[in-house]
Parts: sequence; structure tokens; C-alpha cells
Amino acid sequence: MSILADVARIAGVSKSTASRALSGRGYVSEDTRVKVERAAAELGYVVSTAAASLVTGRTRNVGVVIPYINRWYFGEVLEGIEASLIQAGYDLTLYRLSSDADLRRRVFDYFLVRKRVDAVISVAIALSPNEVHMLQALGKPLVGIGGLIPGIPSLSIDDVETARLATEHLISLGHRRIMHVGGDQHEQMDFRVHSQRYIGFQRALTDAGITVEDDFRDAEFSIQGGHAAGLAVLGDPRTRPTAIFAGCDEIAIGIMVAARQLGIAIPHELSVIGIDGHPLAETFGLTTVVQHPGDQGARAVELLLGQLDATPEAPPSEHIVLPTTLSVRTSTAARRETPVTTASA
Amino acid sequence: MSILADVARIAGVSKSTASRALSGRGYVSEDTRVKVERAAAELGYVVSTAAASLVTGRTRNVGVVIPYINRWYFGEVLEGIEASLIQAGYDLTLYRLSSDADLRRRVFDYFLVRKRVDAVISVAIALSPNEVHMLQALGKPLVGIGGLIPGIPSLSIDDVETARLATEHLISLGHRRIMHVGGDQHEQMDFRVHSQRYIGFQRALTDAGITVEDDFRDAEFSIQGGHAAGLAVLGDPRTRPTAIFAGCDEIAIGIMVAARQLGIAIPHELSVIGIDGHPLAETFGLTTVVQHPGDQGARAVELLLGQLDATPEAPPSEHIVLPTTLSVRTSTAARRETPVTTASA
DNA sequence: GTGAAAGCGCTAACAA
DNA sequence: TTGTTAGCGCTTTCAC
Repeated sequence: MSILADVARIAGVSKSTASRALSGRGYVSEDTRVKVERAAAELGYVVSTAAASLVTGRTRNVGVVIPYINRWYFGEVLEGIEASLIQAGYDLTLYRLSSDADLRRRVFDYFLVRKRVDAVISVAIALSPNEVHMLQALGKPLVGIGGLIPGIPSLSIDDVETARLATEHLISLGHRRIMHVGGDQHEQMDFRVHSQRYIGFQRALTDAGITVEDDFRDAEFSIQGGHAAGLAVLGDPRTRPTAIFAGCDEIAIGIMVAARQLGIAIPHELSVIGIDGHPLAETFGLTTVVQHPGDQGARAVELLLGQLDATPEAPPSEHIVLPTTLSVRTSTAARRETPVTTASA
Repeated sequence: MSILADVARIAGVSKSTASRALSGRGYVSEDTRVKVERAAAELGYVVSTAAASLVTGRTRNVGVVIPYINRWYFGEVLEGIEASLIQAGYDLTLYRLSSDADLRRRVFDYFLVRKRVDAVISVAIALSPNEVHMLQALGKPLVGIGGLIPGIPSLSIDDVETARLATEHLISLGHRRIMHVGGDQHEQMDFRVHSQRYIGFQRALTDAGITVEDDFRDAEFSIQGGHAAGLAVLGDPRTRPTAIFAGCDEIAIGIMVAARQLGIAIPHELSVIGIDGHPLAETFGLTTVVQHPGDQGARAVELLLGQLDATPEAPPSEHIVLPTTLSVRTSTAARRETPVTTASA
């Protein structure tokens, strides 16, 4: 492990010149720059981040806090962030925050503060004013994904509107007996995404003058979860809905699997719509409202780098609402000219 | 941001005493320890890792290189690693290595070397002797997951044996027309997992004296991939296999979906078996050979910490082969008393 | 355009 | 048991 002094010696210059040549900051003649670079390459020299950050206060490392890794949406976001970060020469330090409040406090009080990260991206985690304040007091730029965090730039779709759009699509097909299979309202994600989508759903129904008695069923946000809920909800032909708006594509797919298993024809007896744009939606012919999590990750990094590199006194703190688009497939291909009721009553 | 000197001043001791009290290394009286801790808490002091690592050479940070994030197996491994690491007080810096050789070199030459990580976990990436040597020369412990890496401790299942086990299960059910739908043999993963599984498959057939003409079809390692391959392979009733050994559970599930779509009854007309232990296997009634990726991640961290904390001169470099277990479900529930041939010829 | 020197915040000998 | 001292490797004024 060679150090800067070695490089300087071999190149026949001082440490400070070597440092300038390598970092690109400050004036160095073309000649010496070449000499220094050659020496560095020869020695396989790599700057010590520890030493550099000690003096500059920058680590070129970004912390990412995220509640799940192995769910499609989150994995995509993470991949998007990682790719952008590495390309910009930044490292990514990963903190998976479970619902364990203790762990969360530890991560914020200890890990994130240790001057180890220059900035933080918070995915689907609603930072408390306290947490935001802490990080900001430390001068650490902050970007949120998946919901609005007051005071910092954040990125998300409009969950209420997206849910409304999905539900309206079902209504426009003639459905009246529509159900929402979504996230447990008590076990909320941080931004209360579950409620938001439920609210959008109900709003669409209300606006269309539709009343549904049994309009909600909770499910885990996974294909398994959707499948279990689907079996439960679709079992009784007399009470089953003719259309389901699922809280995410995984749930929607699980429901479609359950429907097939129960011999329920899609879309003739049941229409299904999801949210996200999961690649499986195509395989299953699932209509879905698409968002692009990978792009969201990339965009968040962009915002962050803007804060990091540019003017230190220009903290843009607006919330950006990302558009979602309807991608219609066979799961909602049937149009009902007259409202359908499977109930015999 | 208070620094150690502040804490020391408030506690009325010297910096070194404060350091000892906080780090737990060296002798400090109970009394002063309490005083120092109180002062630190009062100031919200957190040690600067940059400064600490500059002098100790340790960063309490582990680098993880992994080819995918959004695939079940890899996500699980990552979650397992993350949980164990954070519990041990280590950070995790994530590098997703695509097939881009350039990126790979950059990560090894630059990122991993910058003294930013104390150790490296390599998931499903076959490190070259060069890469291993580089990291070892730097004194960085190294653990591999997903295949044997000569000279370093590594962890993996026996892909050949696992594939053989799966195939033997199908054979024992009376199947003769068996096919392997697995990874592209050209687009190999680093440890040639695809070939290994294919070899195990073929070995089982050979041992049973079975010859199959069209015994392989490649697929992307995803449900979509399995679905596409399934449609292609199962389309013609005269040539279709009666059993399929899939390269992973995602592929197997995709095949099952395709089969249902084609009206092929499982397990009466087709048996399917996968590898991994994906949670969806239960939903789909898929028989599979189970491994536990999360545990593998945890185990890898254990091995790493052993090297990191313990005797510096005890590098255990053996490869540990993890057991896999057959989990039988309905997808292979049918026993054929006489070998089945769907072919009319 | 280049070098000398100071010091970032911390730990680890070594003395006391 | 505690304090003093000397750096860890780098960047960055400030002279030259």
C-alpha cells in the first residue's frame, strides 16, 4: 500500500503538488500532472478515503435507508440508486430498516451520524421532523422517495390519484361490485400508502355513485399474500366481486392465480388491476398502473448530487409528483354493457 | 458536531482517557467511565470513523459484491448479510457487479481498495486468483457465497448433487421423458451454476439408463423466463416432456403457469421440480430442493467476523458445502407405475 | 506553478 | 489508572 508521499517522491514533486495533480483541484502544469499520474499508476496508488475525508469532511458515500430489499419495487429502486451512485463515483451504504424502532434509532443516532455518509436517501420511510432536523443540522443533503417529507426534496407518485385512476378504469368497464385488496390499514407502511390507495379507491366509487358493502380485504404485499386473499374473497360465487383493484402488482398476480385455480374466468367473470408495472404483469396479462421505481432511484441520486456538488446555499425542497400511466392488458379486456351482479339476491 | 476533545473537557479528563472510556479498550476506572459517557451523551458525541480508521486502519465496514439485487435468491442473501452485519456494528457497502468487465475492474481496483472496507463478501461472483490475491495482500478477509473460490472460505450448495437429487426424484416417480429448463449455457453465471445443474441432471439420467433426445431448454432466471420457455416446450403434446426439472423456482413457477394456461394438468400430465425454496413454491404447490439463502448470508458474516476479530494468523480457507433438502408438494404428487410416454410415435 | 507547514479527530505507545 | 506525545495520510492555505 503506497501512500501519497511515495507517489510524490517517485514523481519528484512535493506531496501537495501530487495531491493537486491527482485530485484535479488547483493549478498543476500539464507536465507534472503526467509525471504524477504515471508514478501513481506505477505504484498502484489509491487515495485513502479515511485520510481524505478527515480533512475535507466529505466521504463520497451515500446512505440508503429502505424497509425491504426483496420486494420488486424496493429492489428496483435500490438498483436504480446503486447504478447512478457508482457512476458518479459514490459508494452506497445500505441500511434496511425494519419496523424495529430500536434499530431505527440506532441507525439514525449512530450509523448515519458517524460522518460516514455525505447524504441520505430515504426510500418509503417517512422521516420524522426530528430525524430530518438531525441530518440537516449535520449538513447532510437528504432526498426522499415514496412519499412527501416536509422540508426536503422528495419524489413519489400520487397514491390517491393512482388508485382512483385504477378504480375508474374498472368502473368505466361497467363494474359495480368492486373490491380493493390492499395493505393492512393497521400495519401501515411509513407513508400510509395503504390508506392512500384505499382512499383513492373509495373516492372513485363515491364519485360514480357506487356503494359496495364489503369493499376491502387486506393482504400481504406479495404474490402469496394476493393468492391467499384471492382464495378467501373469490370463494363464494354469490358474494364475490366482479372486479378487484389490487394494492400492488404482486397482490394482483396472486389474485389471478387464485381465480384460475377456482375456475373463475378472467376477464369474463373477474377483472383485475394492479399498481407498479411489475414485469410479471405482462406474463399474466395484468392491467396495471405503471410507475418506474428504477428511474425514481436514479432521479433521487440526481437531486442529491445537485445538492452535494452545487451551491451549498440552495436547498430545493419541493416534492415532485411523478406521473403514472395505465397499461391495459387482458385482465380487464371485458366490457360490461350492463352492470354485472353475480349476487343472486 | 462535538469532537472528542469536547467530551474530554466536559468530563474533566484527557482525550486519551475519554477515548479509552468510550471505546472500551484499555483501563479506565468505573467512575471516570461514567463521567465520560455522561458527557458524551450530553453532547450527542459520535466518534468520527474517518479519524478512527485513519489511525487504526479499521473501518467497521464490509463490502458486498453481488450480481443481482432483485432476484429472490440474491435479495435473501443480501438481507441475511445486512441483518448480521448491522447487529455486529458493521456497515455494509453494496456493489452490484453487472457483466460489465470494466465496472468490475473499477470496483476492485478503486472502490474496494480505497481502504474503505475491512472485508469483502462475494456473492455468486467467482473471484479470479488475481482479485483474491489483491484483496488478501491488503489484508482484507474474504468470504465467498455460491461457489468454491480457491484459497478463501466459501459457502455453497453442491449444484451438481442438488440437480441430481431433483432429477432422481422425477425418475423415481416413473418419469422418463424429462427435460431441464435452466440457465443459458453461454451466458453463465460466474460459478457456471447453469452447467453444474445441467451436469447433475444428465448424470441422474445416465445413471438410470435413460436417454432423452431433447433434454434442455434455456430460460431467463425469472418467472417470465420460465413462462416463455414453458410455452415453447409444452406446446406440442406429441413432443412435450412429462416432467421438467427447472434451474430455479422462478423458472419452475413460470412453467407451471404456462402449463395451466395450456390446459396441461399438473401433476397428472406434467411434473415440475425446482430449486431454491422460494416462498411461492408453497403457493403453487411446487416441489423444490430447498436452500436457505438468508442463512447463507448470515453464515458468511459469521465466518468473516471470525477472521476479522480473532487471531490474525488463522485463515480458515475451506469450502463449506451446505445441505439441500427435498420439499415435496403437489407438482410431483403423481406416481407413474409404468413409464409414461405422451408421444404417439 | 510549486513547496512548506499546519492540522483534520482520533488512537496507541509510553511515562507518570 | 491517567495524561503526554506522536503520528495515521491527506488537503489546503500561504508564501515563494
